[in-house]
Amino acid sequence: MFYLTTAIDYTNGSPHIGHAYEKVLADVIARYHRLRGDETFFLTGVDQHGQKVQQTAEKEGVHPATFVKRTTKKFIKLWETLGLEYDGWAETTDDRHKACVQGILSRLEKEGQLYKKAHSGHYSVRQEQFLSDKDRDENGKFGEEWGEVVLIEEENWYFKLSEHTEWLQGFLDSTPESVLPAFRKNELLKALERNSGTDLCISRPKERLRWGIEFPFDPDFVTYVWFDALINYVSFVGYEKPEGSDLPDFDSIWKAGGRPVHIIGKDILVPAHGIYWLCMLHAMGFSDEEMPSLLVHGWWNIKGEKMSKSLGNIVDPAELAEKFGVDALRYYLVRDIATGKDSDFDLERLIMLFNTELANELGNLCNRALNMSQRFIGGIISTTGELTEDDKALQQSLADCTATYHVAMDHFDCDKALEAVNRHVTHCNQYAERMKPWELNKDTENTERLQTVLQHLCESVAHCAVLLSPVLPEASAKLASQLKLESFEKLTLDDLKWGLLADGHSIGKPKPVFPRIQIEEVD
RNA sequence: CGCGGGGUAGAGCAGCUUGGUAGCUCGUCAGGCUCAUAACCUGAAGGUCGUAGGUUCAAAUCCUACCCCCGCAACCA
Repeated sequence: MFYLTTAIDYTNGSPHIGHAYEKVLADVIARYHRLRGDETFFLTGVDQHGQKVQQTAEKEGVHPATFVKRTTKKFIKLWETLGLEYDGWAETTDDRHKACVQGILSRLEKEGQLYKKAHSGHYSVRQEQFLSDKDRDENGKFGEEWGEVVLIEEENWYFKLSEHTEWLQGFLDSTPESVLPAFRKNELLKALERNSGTDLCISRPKERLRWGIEFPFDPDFVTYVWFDALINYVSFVGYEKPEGSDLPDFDSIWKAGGRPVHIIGKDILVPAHGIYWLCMLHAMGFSDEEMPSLLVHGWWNIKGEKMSKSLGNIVDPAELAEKFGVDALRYYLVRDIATGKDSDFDLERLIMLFNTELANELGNLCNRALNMSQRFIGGIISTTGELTEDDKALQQSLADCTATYHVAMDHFDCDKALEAVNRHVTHCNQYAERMKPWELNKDTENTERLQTVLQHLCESVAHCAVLLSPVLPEASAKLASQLKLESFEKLTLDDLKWGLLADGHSIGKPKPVFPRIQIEEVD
């Protein structure tokens, strides 16, 4: 079982392009694994507890529960729009999750992993948080932005994080795939060196924060939001579930097969996932082999104001999807960023990449191939002709493309995988240009040659449709449907051998799958 | 001397691990084709690879120093 999760989004506001990116990336990877024939479980969801939610809800004069229900809906609706296909949905206010968190707390407490301690420090009443020395200004004072600052002492529960950091260091050092890309692991290791020896405060007194999961053995406290949220990765796949629970079987999802993959943003690697979560799992008794792999993605930076004049400066993914189509958005989000790195979000590039790579090159290839097949050879595929060097070169190009795609996707490099597909599409267009089927059609002596050329083009499109299906599920299905590739839904990567369209196969009529995006000229 | 990322044609990026004619996309210019979504194909112009040193027969790629831009620095999700 391939188990894939995303960070769960904090329901404090509306989803933006960064949320959409992470989920689309995850969906693409999940669909790729299904295409590989792997049994796949894809979990995503929302993080609903914590101080920020409580504060925002109070500001709006509603109960936190009402507030998070409202924001959660926005996320669910967006995922539906973007065509996400997830197998599990995590909401941290779910009773099944709460029970799991409480069960883990109780067990860790029994095993001596937790302790209670008083802490005194400077506390900002307005910001509702403790301040440290780095919050002081150059005069050593706490600035205006903190409002009234008082010295208070309070008791809290702590998790013995420091007892696990040595193990963590060793695990990271010896496991290349523990954190990807490699430079992120480097960053994590440096952070670990600096900060070992500190334990993690995992409770909040109820006078300060009510919106959280109550401590099972100390009802004056609720659980710190990170300790609560991180557990979603195990709670929603049935970790220590009670009898009769409708959650899935934990062992078959987490432990059978390779490491689970957690997709997260670079902002929550240190310390939350890279330190807290891995140490929590270790404390819970997970072995090194059972540790997840953290895939850390970068951020989309939003371009400056110039864009807003001509194109409206839209960063709401729902609006983008409506305006330019889900295909264009999904394609752009995994095509124009190297996984792990940052990129600039640029609408002109979104439009350009859709128009050139999908509409002009692939869409047009499909259209011209099907159209000629219909008009010149009655839409019937024939595979019996003799092969020339050009035909063999095209078949080789496709084989190379598939191999490159495979390796790239296994390394989560969607951009490189798509580039590989594009290279083959270009090869096909060049091939068409050199073989000139429209010339061959002028003389019936050339019929067999014509059939072979068109077969090579149609066959190529069929393969491309399958390869692109993780990124563009709907468009790929349309391509397959025009080719009358009935087995499309069931195909796996291993089935991608020459001959998807058998001799005598009858293809359908062409209809543009990627209509060009017209750029509106706005003053 | 906190940590990390980056500085490569007009724009956006790849290449750097494993040194060896500097590559891709868009844009520009000039041709070709007509099956196709004003799509496709061919060719051309355009780069002191941040700066300065060093290693080497050879450096965008390795080493050293420096300059500039961006993010992060734990109880805040």
